[in-house]
Amino acid sequence: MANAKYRIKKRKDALKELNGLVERDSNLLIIHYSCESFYNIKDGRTPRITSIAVRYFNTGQTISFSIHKVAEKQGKLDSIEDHYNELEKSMLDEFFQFVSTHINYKWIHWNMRDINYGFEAINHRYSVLGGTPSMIHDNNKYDLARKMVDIYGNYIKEHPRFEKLIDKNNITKRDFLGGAAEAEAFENKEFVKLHQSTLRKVDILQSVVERIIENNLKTDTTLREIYGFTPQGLYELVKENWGYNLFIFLLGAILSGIVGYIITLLLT
DNA sequence: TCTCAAGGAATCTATTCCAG
DNA sequence: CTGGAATAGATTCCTTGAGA
Repeated sequence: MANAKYRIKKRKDALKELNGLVERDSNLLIIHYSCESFYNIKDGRTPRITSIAVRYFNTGQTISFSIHKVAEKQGKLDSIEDHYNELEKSMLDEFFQFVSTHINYKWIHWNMRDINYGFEAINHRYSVLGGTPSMIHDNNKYDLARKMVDIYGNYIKEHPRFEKLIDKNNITKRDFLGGAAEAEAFENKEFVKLHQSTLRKVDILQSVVERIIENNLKTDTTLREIYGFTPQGLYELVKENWGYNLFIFLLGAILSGIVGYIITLLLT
């Protein structure tokens, strides 16, 4: 375990960064997406993107892109599986059109970090289908799952963490599907379910962010694990949780009490 | 001044983790 | 179920200090 000082610094940095994002929330987006299962693809191609949801942090308005929505527009709802490639391509066309007009926004995401699952995967998929992806600069991406480790350490002991975190915080799970269930929904062509699950997740991500900012997110890490049992840790603990002013006030009250007591002793 | 022990630091390896 | 990255655990290495 790295030393306490370093951990406190990481926590502070991550919180500061997140606060900064939320302060400029007119420029802030939350993104999540669903795709086919990562394994179990027979012909070696990368998993299809099935739906993407993007939520404006300040207004809560959510834009979404999904295969079945595109199919509906093009009148192909009953023959989706015959047109996967072109439908997926049209959906990504719409998505990247959106990206190019929001290239300077900040994007909060959950573990979308590599070619397996993440921005890289979406870009790759679009290239495969013949598109040219607009790249979001890495500086504009904020991986909430990773930053939460900086802030809380091992914030949930049980797995899957995302789902357990939701349970622990009593955030509503209507329409929510676990990862395996989402992949299964795609197999069964339950695109609407899939889409709603993605929408719900983006919703949940916003709640989580807000709770972190308000310092009332419930996690499995104890105060001691977060701050460590060191003078600086205790100082941060008091400062963040009960307010520095209250601490100083109480300290003053105790000291004046002691002084008063000594004076009465001397006078009697 | 040399040797050896102890402990902190650095490096190497094993395990966990995460999205659908 | 994947795959790589990050973390935790294990091991080695190096420095420092004390004693002969």
